[in-house]
Amino acid sequence: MSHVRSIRSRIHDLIEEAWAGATTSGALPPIEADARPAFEIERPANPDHGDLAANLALKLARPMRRSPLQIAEALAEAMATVPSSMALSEVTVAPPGFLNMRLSPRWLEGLLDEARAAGDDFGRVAQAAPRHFNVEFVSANPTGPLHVGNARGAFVGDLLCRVLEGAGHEVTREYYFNDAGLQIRNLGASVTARKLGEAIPEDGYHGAYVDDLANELPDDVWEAANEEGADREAVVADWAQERVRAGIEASLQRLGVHFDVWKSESSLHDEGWVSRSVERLRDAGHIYEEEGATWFRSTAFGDDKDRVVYRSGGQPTYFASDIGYVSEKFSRGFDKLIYIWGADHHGTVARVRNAAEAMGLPVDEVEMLLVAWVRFVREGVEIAMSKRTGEFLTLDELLEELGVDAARWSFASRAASSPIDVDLELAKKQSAENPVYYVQYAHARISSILAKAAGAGLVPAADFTNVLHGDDVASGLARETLRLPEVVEDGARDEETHGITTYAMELATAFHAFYRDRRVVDVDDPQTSAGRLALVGVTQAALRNALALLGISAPESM
RNA sequence: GCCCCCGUAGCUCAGUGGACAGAGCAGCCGCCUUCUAAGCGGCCGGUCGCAGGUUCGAAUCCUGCCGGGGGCGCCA
Repeated sequence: MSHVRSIRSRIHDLIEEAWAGATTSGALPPIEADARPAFEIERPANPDHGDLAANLALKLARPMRRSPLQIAEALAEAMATVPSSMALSEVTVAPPGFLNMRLSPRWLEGLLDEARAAGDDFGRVAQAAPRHFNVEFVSANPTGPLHVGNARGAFVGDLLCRVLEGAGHEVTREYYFNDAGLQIRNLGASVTARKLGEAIPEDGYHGAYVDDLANELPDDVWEAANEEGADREAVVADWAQERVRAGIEASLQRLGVHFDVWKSESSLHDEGWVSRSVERLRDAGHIYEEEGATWFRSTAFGDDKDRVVYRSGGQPTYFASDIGYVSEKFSRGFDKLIYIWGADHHGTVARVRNAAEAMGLPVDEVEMLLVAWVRFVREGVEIAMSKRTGEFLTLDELLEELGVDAARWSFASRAASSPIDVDLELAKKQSAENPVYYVQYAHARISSILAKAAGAGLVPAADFTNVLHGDDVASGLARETLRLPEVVEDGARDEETHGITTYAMELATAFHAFYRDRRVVDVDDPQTSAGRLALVGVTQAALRNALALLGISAPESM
């Protein structure tokens, strides 16, 4: 696999080198290692400030007790002397102490060569220390089909996994489902009642899918359920639960989301993870008995109150399973666990992390990412989301209305922590105007150009020498195209994906501008055509790879 | 009452320590005999919830307040 390092990290190295050089030569005073500030390299909004700007001099002003402008001058001078300085065509100092840089077209041409050679791997980032992540998401109980409320977690989780993989990490996608609790039993009771033509119990499930399950219940299961001594509702529940789970898996498949591991709560009990983990807590002195129940002293780790692990009847709580689960996950060798939960679970974050800490597990590697609520509204009226009343919009229905690409885009382009409102009538109307098509269109347009060129016997240049030389428009497109690795780095660092949608939009805009200003296919000028064909080829790969990170298709024609 | 999240343009959302605050949609005005007009150009639009503070620099960090949502079970 061949990666292309981000421009930002290369320039960062260049400036570090210049800093070291300026220190050695005495142009800048040495500072203590622990006073060394971190500094940023950014893309200035104002083009007059160059292609890149660094704020190192501003950061050094305090520890060096010198004016930032002086420091910036010294750094700029030192930058001219380091071997990699050929990357920059210009370095200027701007108040209050920014280093503004322009990238040399020649250097960018070399990067384009690398990017083309990387192909589908362009945009993937080499990871010095790759980690193995366990990302657990959706994890809805198999008591009914997935509804739109589950959609955001499914997309956010999958998108996060794709970005982590793009940044060089290994990821296991995991779905945890409760097959041991009261809710499953209620599902069994509901289906049984329907099968018998009786009224569904008050706390049962009422959706139309319950009728479907009753109708589909195989005769042999029903017979087994009715055998002497059999727990009829439990037998029906076992069958129904698996049936619903398989339906959930199929729905997720339609979203382009697949899971590596389906983990059941009962397996944690069967394999002894729950009891062993509670014993581990007890050995560490964090378990006590009171009022007949068994408690975890969560308050010792800053929680509001202690938490029950075994009820006074002896049954384990859901929290007990969480404790067993976190140990079980680490036993599989993951470096980091990410739980993607709905915002309504924030109250359980502390207790699970506290239990991990109490068991001596690396609590800093246990992260809960809370996904904000989505309110679905139709014509101004909120759609109730209750599995119990059976009034909900399913995930499949949402996809029917929106389409996978548009749905993925709409969730990818917003921070997971932001609560959002989706008016379905509006969403349907806007799906035709969705920015996702703008990006796909740029990709398809390039396909069309490449096909046209091939038909005219034009071939892309073998290398990028002089392709950008003297052409600001081409250089602009190249800079934008070569920004992808940076965007992936940011996404993995922030565990967010909306940077990628923003980038995809900006790259599409840059391409459309190039299309307007530069003719690619020109049989009268095969040399120029060859260069531009090579350039838009890399741009197309960047678009395709960015869309792939989002799980969105890159059509050849529209 | 305590805890968490959110408050940026008419709408939906980016920007979370850097240089005059951005995009999409909506609205208005232009551009197809030329590689896909699902495109391009232009205009309109914001006391970044409010008030203090920290900083060379604050939409961004801190404190308080206002508004919206969520959570505080021997449910899951």
